[in-house]
Amino acid sequence: MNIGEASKSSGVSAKMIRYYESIGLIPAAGRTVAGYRVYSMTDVQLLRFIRRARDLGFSVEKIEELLALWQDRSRQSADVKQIALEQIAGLEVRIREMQAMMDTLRHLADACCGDHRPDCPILADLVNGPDHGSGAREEDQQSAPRSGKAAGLQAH
Amino acid sequence: MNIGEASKSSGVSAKMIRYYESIGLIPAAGRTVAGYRVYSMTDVQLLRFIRRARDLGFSVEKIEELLALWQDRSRQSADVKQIALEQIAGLEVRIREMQAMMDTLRHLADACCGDHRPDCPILADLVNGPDHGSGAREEDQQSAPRSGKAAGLQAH
DNA sequence: GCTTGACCTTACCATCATGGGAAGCCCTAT
DNA sequence: ATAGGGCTTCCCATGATGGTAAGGTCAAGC
Repeated sequence: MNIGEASKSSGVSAKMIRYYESIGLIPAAGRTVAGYRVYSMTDVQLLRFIRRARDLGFSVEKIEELLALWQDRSRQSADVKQIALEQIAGLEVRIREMQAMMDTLRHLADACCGDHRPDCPILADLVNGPDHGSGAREEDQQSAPRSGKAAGLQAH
Repeated sequence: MNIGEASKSSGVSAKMIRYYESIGLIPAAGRTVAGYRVYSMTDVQLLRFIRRARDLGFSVEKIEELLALWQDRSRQSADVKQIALEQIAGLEVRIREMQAMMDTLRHLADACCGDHRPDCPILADLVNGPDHGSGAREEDQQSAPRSGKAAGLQAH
């Protein structure tokens, strides 16, 4: 199997397959005399594993751990479960951060009449800070993590 | 005010202030004869605006739009509101994606007894795919976005 | 046999916002 | 004068991914 076919049947782009090889996440593929990478169904299975783990939000680093456990016959399922629980916890944190942003934005958007006039509580909040808001919107927020560094949250 | 002071009173790191200047998000600061950047309270206000917008998850690109509106006296609040609503929509999408991951992970973790034995439904799912799962966990998921490319979701 | 087009190879660059560090200049206090 | 801290610019790294360019390879059709 060439890399293109392996890509199609694993759902991992050829680019990423080469990348995973370069960082040592997967073993270096065999080569034809012409230098083409060659893949077996076993390799495709490995790639699918990685693909699914990525779909669950695991970082490549965590996937390395998962792969090591997968290939370790004497693994303890508790170790796998712990990685999963950590992943859940990380997702929870980021969801909560984004939820807090969304709540704030919703309050602001609700307070903005959104017409032709220039007056806008959204801009007012950005200029003066949340503590000078239009009155509401501080009682119903318990402890939004506005301090310290905000988590990076741009889509990319 | 030197950059250090401006940084402290705005909450934006000196590094980022220079970066924002380099990409044209903020105007180039004045300089002392020695080449030190000089900031006024007006500049600090601008930096605080940016800082708060970042805390709400806005990308630098969106902040550029917000700043343009802020400085446009004939702006329409509807334009600001639209940007906020887009931001909310984007956050919603990403939250839903992460929520779907979390739900799947929770199902898997619940099914994993997490003891010393190697048998693990989490690994089994990663190997065989969700369609060969241990029975449950497909009826109560309507249409998790497993197809196409997963959104990048690693913390950084 | 030769051409064409699809596929593969490596190598480099870009993303996005941020931090780290080095080399060197400047200012202030002792 | 010297020490220490702040400032400057420049380069590099992150994480996972895509894009592109220059060149080699393979298979099918003429």
